[in-house]
Amino acid sequence: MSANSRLTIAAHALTWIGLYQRRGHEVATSEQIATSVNTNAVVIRRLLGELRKAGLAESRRGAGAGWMLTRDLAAITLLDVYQAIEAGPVFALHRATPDPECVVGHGIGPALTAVYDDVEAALRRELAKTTLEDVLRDVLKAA
Amino acid sequence: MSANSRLTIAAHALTWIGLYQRRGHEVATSEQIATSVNTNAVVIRRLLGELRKAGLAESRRGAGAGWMLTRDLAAITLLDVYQAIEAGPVFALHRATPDPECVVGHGIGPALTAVYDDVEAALRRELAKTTLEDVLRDVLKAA
DNA sequence: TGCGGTTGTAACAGGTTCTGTTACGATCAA
DNA sequence: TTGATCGTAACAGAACCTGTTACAACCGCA
Repeated sequence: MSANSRLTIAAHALTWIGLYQRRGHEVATSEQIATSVNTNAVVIRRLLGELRKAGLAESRRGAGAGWMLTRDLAAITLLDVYQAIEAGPVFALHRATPDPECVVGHGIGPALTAVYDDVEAALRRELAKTTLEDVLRDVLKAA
Repeated sequence: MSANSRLTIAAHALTWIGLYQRRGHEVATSEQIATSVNTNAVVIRRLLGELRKAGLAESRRGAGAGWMLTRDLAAITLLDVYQAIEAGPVFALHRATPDPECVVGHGIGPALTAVYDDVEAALRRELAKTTLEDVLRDVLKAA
């Protein structure tokens, strides 16, 4: 399975904004966040754009512009972030339709779909257990 | 997340072999399996090769060659298959190391790793619940 | 002993996704 | 008006999966 780091970057960015705001700043720029994440600012803006669509962040343009959270870190779970970045399913069915004349080819799709749905549900339940507040607490504890 | 269909194809192949053997045949060829899966026989051989390494299948060469299961469908869980195909982690950390001078950049990796490990564990628990016998039962029920 | 069917594996092309980068218009406080 | 920043398009490169061709290795059987 090809693992991407979108959830990691998104969680990192939101946590960074949260901590920055907690220290008295109003907005965080994509450039600042990109420095912490060690990537390009456009990558951050693209990702935060998706998080904004999901209602987790908002942005200001113009001078003194930047990014803010729409709610406290304690009110954002990793599941919220996961759903915001619209990650595709963990497992996919066949790329090409299997032989419908074959019993197995005909029935395997629905059979596996049921299992995959349960797996996704378990994954979501697990992600929902952790808030960004929890993440930040771990981060500060490690420092 | 980019979803691949390796688990689907592997489960399909093993289930097909299992049913074929249950119907009295000794070995199944990659060509037959590929027809049911609707793909190229080499794709099947490659995947079954990994399953053989994991001890789930074995093959014969020469004339009258083909593939067999090493144990009953009821003794193979989807977790066994998942581990056999050596799927990478569902979530990855940063591609480039985040800024170690930043509190968040420094501590976010370990914090998220702990969560990701729990997620993987939940995924494995879920996959372990289903055997290929269960899958075959569903398949035959749908027919 | 030779034939024919099958596996084992390398090699390559094409598709998809993610990531990084550059570029530039849009926006807005000062 | 200026300057900082967002918003977004466009493109290149990496990584992975899939499909395909090609061919050597293997071995039961005539």
